[in-house]
Amino acid sequence: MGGGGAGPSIRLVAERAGVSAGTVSNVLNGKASVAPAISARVRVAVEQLGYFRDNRASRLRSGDSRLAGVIVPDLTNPMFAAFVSTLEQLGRRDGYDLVVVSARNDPAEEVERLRRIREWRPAGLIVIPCDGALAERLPGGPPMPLVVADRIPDAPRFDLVAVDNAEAAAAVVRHLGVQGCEDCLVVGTSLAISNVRERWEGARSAAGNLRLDFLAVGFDDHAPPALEERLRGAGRPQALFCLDHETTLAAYRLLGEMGLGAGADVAFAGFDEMEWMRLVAPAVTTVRQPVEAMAACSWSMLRRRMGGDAGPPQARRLRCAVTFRGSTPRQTASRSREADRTTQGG
Amino acid sequence: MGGGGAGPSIRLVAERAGVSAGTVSNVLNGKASVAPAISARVRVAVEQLGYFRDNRASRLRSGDSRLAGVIVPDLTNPMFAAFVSTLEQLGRRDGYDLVVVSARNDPAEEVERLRRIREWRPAGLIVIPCDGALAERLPGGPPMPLVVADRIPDAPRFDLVAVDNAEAAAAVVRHLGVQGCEDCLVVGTSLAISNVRERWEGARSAAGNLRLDFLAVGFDDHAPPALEERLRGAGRPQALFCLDHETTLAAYRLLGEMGLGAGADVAFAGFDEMEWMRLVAPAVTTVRQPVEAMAACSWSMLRRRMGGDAGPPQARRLRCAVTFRGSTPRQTASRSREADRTTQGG
DNA sequence: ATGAAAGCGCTAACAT
DNA sequence: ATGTTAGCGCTTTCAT
Repeated sequence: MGGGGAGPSIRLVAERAGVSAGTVSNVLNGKASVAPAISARVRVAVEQLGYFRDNRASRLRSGDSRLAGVIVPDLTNPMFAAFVSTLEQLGRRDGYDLVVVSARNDPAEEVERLRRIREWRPAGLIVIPCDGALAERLPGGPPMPLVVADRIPDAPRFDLVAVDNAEAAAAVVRHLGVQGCEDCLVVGTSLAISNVRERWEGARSAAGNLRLDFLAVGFDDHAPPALEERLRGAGRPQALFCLDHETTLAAYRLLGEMGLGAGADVAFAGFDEMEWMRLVAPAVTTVRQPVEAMAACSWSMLRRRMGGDAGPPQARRLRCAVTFRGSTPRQTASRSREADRTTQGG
Repeated sequence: MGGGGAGPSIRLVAERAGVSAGTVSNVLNGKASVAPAISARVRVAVEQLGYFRDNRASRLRSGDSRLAGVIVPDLTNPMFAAFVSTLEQLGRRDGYDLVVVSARNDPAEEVERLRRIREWRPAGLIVIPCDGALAERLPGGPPMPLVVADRIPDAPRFDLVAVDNAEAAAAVVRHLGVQGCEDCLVVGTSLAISNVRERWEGARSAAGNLRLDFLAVGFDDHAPPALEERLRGAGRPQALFCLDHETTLAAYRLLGEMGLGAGADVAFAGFDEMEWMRLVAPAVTTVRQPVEAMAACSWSMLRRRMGGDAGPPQARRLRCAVTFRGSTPRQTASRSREADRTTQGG
């Protein structure tokens, strides 16, 4: 099973087939034409010896990297897992090996990972950064094709693929207004993350008569006391709008622990659609991000860069889908069970 | 940003520092003692030129792989994502780079991935196989350290880490019996997967007076008509027990679509604890697999093998935790809200 | 303690 | 169409 460090070398194959190493290489890579008889002999030798190429030598010598690095903040976030999974498929289709790593939400680890990946000499990089300070984390050296996805770095000098955060958040807030909400508490992990920032700004821009307030709750998967306090007693807002995956989950759990019904006692909406949001009753109003499309877009941008395109940085914004469900019911009168209504964010 | 395929070579650094390449290597790897003055000169040159090592050349020459491969059936399965994430942390701690790939539940792709990974000459492999036929998929060649996790291959000649599937399933079934259930439909994706097989056998062994029936539903995330039919009308079983993540999700969704209440109309239990199972009401009785422990155990076994241990294959079974919740209520009289009760499976 | 030289496995350039 | 030679960037051995 596999080559335990050793494995036969191409020279051994050549010897066995009675040809030169160069010819074996030509047979295996189809680079130059080889006589059918020789080709067959080589293949037999390869088979008999269980030969397989050593990519370290091959790529070193040829200078052709055919390797791309992918770094995400957290592999256990289903959104990022789907992103990676899609990229993997695309990379493979185009003959690229992918090195996938997670920074585990830790900027220090992000730096470390970036340094280590680089030592494999990837032809390009796709990064979902931990936060906006990516530029300071990139190791020095000659520039390399790089696409930043999902989160926007402070320095605007990278190719970028993201979603229309502001528009999607605005759509949710408008909906809350239409449903008769008067005030809404908006929560997110941290405004240091561009997504959260843009969503909060989008929400504010669409507030109208709706009173909005923001609370940062951090990355702990347990909601902080501050949030619990805001939801307790008479001052409780009519609506709760969560701006990211972690927050949505933590806040929903908190509601349950406090005995508050999403929809019944507080209107509830969140970002990042997940399976459970359709399983609970009432189902949860959410913004679905087009993760697969983000991955596809990132990959095609990176491919172009790896192909040598040196134009100015490009930015693409993809559209989210907002699905209104029972957790954001009309505040005044009839709380009739309506079918889901989906709209384009923006 | 990183080294765009090029990057300065160690010889350039040597030249700049006025020393030989070997000395630069010694400074960077701390292998031999170098005079402080020289060492400092080298570091300055490294800094100025933005030099970083080329792992392809380094590992090729030294013969030290320090690379481990990880292949899982599906990265979007949260269990496997957690597995990989833990491994990544452990690998890094021990100075290993990890190549992580997904087979996307496709045996053909599994073969492909195994072949490609091997060309990077990893020192070892951790595999969660698509199915039992792993032995046939491993590329030929000299044997390499290999740990199989979670799913048991038909051929029993590998190091193995798995959970106590039978005991955990038996605990659930016993609980259903105690709760007064008379018949239970057991569903799983496929008996071709060892976990499902072992769980089904564990369930049967603990059935007692409980009538059990098995239905395979495949990998589609939508439940098949056969299941819907079994749940419709008078012949509906009192309990539904799902043997894996995919099935649990699909079946729960189906119940909702059919207007059946888990717990109220059918007792419901599943495998693979997920966040939503505590968010729905009533909460879902589930078996929690110790994923992080599986990853840790896999890594330590692989490390030992990579360290040269050539003993006979070892098998480790880790214990699951079964949590009884409201979805499996007493069938006869009082359906009182009890607090969660957790037990050790086995 | 340092330099010089060899060579890991492979592919590319050139020669035949 | 095939063999020969050189060298990718690095580490290691052997001199010194």
